[in-house]
Amino acid sequence: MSTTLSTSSDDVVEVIFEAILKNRLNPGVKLSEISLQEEFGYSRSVIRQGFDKLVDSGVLIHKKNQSVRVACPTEQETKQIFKARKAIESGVIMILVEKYHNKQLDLTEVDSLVSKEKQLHDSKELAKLTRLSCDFHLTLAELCDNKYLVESLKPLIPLSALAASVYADRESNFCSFAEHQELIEAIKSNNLKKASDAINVHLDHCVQSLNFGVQVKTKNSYSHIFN
Amino acid sequence: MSTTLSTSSDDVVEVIFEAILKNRLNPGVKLSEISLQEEFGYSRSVIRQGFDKLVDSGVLIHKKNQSVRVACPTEQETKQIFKARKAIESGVIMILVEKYHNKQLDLTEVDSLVSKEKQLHDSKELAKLTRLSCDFHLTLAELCDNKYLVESLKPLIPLSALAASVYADRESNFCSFAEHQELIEAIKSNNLKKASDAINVHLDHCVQSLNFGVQVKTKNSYSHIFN
DNA sequence: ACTTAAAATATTGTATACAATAATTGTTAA
DNA sequence: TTAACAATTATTGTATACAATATTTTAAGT
Repeated sequence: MSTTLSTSSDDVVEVIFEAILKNRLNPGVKLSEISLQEEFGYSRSVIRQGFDKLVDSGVLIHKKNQSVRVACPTEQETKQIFKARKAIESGVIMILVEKYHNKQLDLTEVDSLVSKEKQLHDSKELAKLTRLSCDFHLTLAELCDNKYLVESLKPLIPLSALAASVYADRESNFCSFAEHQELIEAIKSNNLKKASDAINVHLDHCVQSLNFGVQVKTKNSYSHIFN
Repeated sequence: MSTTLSTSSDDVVEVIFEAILKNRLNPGVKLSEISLQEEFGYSRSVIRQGFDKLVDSGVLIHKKNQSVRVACPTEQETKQIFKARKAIESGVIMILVEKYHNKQLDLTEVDSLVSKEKQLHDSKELAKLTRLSCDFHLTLAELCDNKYLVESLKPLIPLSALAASVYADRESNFCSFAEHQELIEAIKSNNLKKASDAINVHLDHCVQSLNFGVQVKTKNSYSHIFN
């Protein structure tokens, strides 16, 4: 929520958050406080504070007396995550349609995001594409000027990325930039119903593109993850 | 999110959460780690962990090198809080309508909550009533069987209670039990549109009942707050 | 009496220490 | 070789110590 001045532990949060979105930290990976102490240069208590925040948002899992692990959403959890996203992001879209209608919304930032997505898609840079499609959804929430809505959505984005890294056969068709473009067009057309349908269909497609039959694989080291 | 086993610091969170819902902890009140150490019997580090979680959810405010304070939502923040709630709770109601239609939803718990609300309203026990109306909204979210949705809504409930304690002239008409009853009836009538309208209207009424012209008052001690 | 500045006190930010628990390794026996 | 158990090591949970910062009190000067 950070009405707080940003503190050292937020660096930890940010770096781990980023590492997940960039697909460097895979689901199930163990993160020990002591090991990361060296990596970051902060003391264990600061690392732990960062961990605690990420545990609270569900991105890391923490069982008593065990090291925290990167979350590994089950099929059921993944479906819950996207159901929650549909609720929140429908609200986001409603607000944006109203704002656009009242000429209070500048969409140039998301427009350029979508065209970057298209570029990366064409040049098959799938890793960067995942990162950008996360940004797309977060940016829409931020355009609402409602920090509570943003904070509600925020943890669900890395969780979605983790789900994708487990269950998506190929990332390319997981979170389609074409549908992002359609969504923006719907907002610009001042058509609430159309925009609302677009976000719901898009998020449904995300889940439908996943293959829940795969075996979950786990890694254990994290030497070259954080840069 | 507590996929975590519950730890000592969760007690701190729970007690402060409760104190806010019971209107014992008022907006702006300062909470020092050392003082609460005695109150709880935990060490400062545990207290702090609890504080950190509450800060993260926006219920406590923390500026660097200063004691945390109970949040005191501004007019703008209050409106944002309820806009976010409309988004999330609309989603909740959608899910519940579907569940009810598929005979997968047991509403006896909320039914009895609402009748308790009616009792307290009739006997003018307004403090307890506030507490129950918070429970009503949280219980609806919990009935969705979606922990992510619950966690999204959770911090917004004490924040709403805080806003009410600042801006509500009388709590009685702030979060009307009659509208709760109508909402449940709408769900039972299998009418999505009606239920969806009911929750949006209800939350709008909450905000409309507030008087943002009041002066904010602050207290400083917390001796008899936590029991 | 009021304002300002300085000293004293209290509180937070972070690091570290130590006990409790988990994970790993090594050893022995079948 | 493998399985079971013991000993060792590593890691977490919590308390505490110390420095840095904020708050309060005291004192002096106008």
